[in-house]
Amino acid sequence: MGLDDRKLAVLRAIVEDYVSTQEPVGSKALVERHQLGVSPATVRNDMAVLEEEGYIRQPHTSAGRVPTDRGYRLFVDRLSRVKPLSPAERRAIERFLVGAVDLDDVVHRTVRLLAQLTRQVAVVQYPSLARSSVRHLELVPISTTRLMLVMIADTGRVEQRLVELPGPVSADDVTDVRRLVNEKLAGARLSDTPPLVQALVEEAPAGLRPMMTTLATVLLETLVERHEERIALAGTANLTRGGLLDFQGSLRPILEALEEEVVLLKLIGETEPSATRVLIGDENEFDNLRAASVVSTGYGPGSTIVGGLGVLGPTRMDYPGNIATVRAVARYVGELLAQN
Amino acid sequence: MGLDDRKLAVLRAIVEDYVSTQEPVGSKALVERHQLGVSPATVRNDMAVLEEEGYIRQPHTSAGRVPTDRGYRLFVDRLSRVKPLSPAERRAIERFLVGAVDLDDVVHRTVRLLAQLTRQVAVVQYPSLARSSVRHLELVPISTTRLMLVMIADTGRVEQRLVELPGPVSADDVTDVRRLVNEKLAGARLSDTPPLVQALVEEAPAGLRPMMTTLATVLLETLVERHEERIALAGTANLTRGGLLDFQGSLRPILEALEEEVVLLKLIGETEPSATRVLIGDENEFDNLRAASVVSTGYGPGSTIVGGLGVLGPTRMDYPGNIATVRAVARYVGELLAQN
DNA sequence: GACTGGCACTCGTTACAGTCGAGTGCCAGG
DNA sequence: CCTGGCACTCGACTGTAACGAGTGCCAGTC
Repeated sequence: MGLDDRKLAVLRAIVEDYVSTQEPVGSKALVERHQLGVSPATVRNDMAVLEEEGYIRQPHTSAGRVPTDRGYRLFVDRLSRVKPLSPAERRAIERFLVGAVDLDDVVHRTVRLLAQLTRQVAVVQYPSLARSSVRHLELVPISTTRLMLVMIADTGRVEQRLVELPGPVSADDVTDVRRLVNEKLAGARLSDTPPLVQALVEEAPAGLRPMMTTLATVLLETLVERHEERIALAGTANLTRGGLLDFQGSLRPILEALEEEVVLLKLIGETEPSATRVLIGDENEFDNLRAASVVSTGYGPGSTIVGGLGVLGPTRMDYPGNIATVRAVARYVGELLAQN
Repeated sequence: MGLDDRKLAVLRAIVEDYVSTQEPVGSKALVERHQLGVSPATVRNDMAVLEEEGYIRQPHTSAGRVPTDRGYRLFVDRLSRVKPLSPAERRAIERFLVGAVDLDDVVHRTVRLLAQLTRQVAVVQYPSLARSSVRHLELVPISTTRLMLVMIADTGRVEQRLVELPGPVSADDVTDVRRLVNEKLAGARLSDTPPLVQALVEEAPAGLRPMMTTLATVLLETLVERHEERIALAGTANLTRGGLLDFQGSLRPILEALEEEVVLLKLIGETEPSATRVLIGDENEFDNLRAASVVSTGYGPGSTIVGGLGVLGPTRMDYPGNIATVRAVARYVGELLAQN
């Protein structure tokens, strides 16, 4: 592992040049564009070592070098500083997010903002229900045998679902059930609700039992089991920048992956290490995305994390810039959520 | 305009062959694959006329012919019968839509189904608020100065919005306002609400006036002015079929257009003529989509129309098949909605 | 021992020429 | 009006050659 400082500098130069020009970079061009203080021949020797170690490779014998996924990894971990945002970018973020009126609105604005700033595909997860608490449950009678169940979470998320009752119920019954349900569930974390819901059914007065049973089923189904997570996406048109050189010529697998919510959630949803996460090329678990990189982080009010957001693009992306932007946007969104 | 029957048959044959093979079709291949009863030379003469009239063209001098947008238009209008769906397709539709539990669920299933059946990009508009009526308005107190306003439309759509009140209100006040608002607005078409909301403010008891004023602002803003329309999209990966031959090599403009809700609404939202609408290539008003065609139709319970749905693909698409599928799906969705 | 200049070599790119063949337009004849 | 025949066009493909960016290696220098 004889990677002295100069070799690392060479790798950094290669990554930077390749990211900006999108062309394999040769030894001569390198010494011209960076002050390395040595001759091309020396650089070539260093390159040979870097290639042997698997950090760069040659697309074909007589071409320049290109970073490998491993090379990008080293670059991200040890050779790059997170770029501070320009004042213009900061202003853009504020201008974009101020005036959001709604959680939906916040999420949509955020995802478009991210796509625009990074010029990549942006993904934002709605605040996860699993990490939210129930603020209020509302039952709205639609007819005598139908209710609309509306759940409002502390994160601002609102989920609703139609409930088909086994038999007709009176307005008073609905009022009673509403009270019981809220007494039991308000304030509880969504992930803690199943036993509480169970208790509700058991403790319900006999007259309300059938209604409560149906309601319990729907509650568990909607809030815990079912899709539960939502995702917003923007900037897919950015995939076509870099004229088909990225993504080895086919957007197909990428577009397919982006249509799968499950995939996106796996990519940006795992927020245990609250730090920014970077997945480069084949570090990714999905074959469809082995030509892509993902920069993601968690966001939430204060220091808690309620969801993830990030960007996806070619492995040849501006990591320092994208990391900075993703972090900054996540912080702003967190502040915005904290205000509610 | 000497387009006798045989020339029309030739045009039809050209369209069909080109759609299925994706290659310019020559006179010899035509007579072999279709029983035209004449020789290639005759077909060539017909082709010359068709080209002169602008229905077909030659990509380059020594190649076969390809339909123009105008040719597709004639084909759609006069030369094609809507293909009846296969039993398998009918079953697929039913299987897919049965079990939908929610309006959201219906829309998502529908859009995926459409994308899958047609192998194109599918677009489904949520039931338009403008064409819906208010079923119920619910006010959920979040704190003493905050309400969650939830509107449930007869189409099943649910919209919510946080309302920041000018001052604290009591639970009784909320109950009163809820009653007043529902008395006035329940059953009204959304498009008729502005004067009613105005009246609400004027008729409100003095004590409730400030709260009602704020509420009125939010109501008008959310339900009438603001984004109001929602769209679901699926199948963008289908754009990559036909390996970049369609769309003259770049998906860029298409993907950009698909990100603009306004554009999509214009495409599938105008449902005045309740019949199926077909927009071919440059008939389309958006430059970005001049290489694409759109097949769309309205849907709704019974004979009313509450929204639009459709598919978008290359001009070289299977029009009869897509028209049939779009219509069938719209009908099934309409039936589904009618059940609520 | 590390760096450098020089040099032979590799191999993709480009240009050019030649062939092939699908497809056409036109014309004379049935 | 249709048909067979024929000359023509022109893109697609193939093969060859020249070019040049970039490399690896080696001998020489500090």
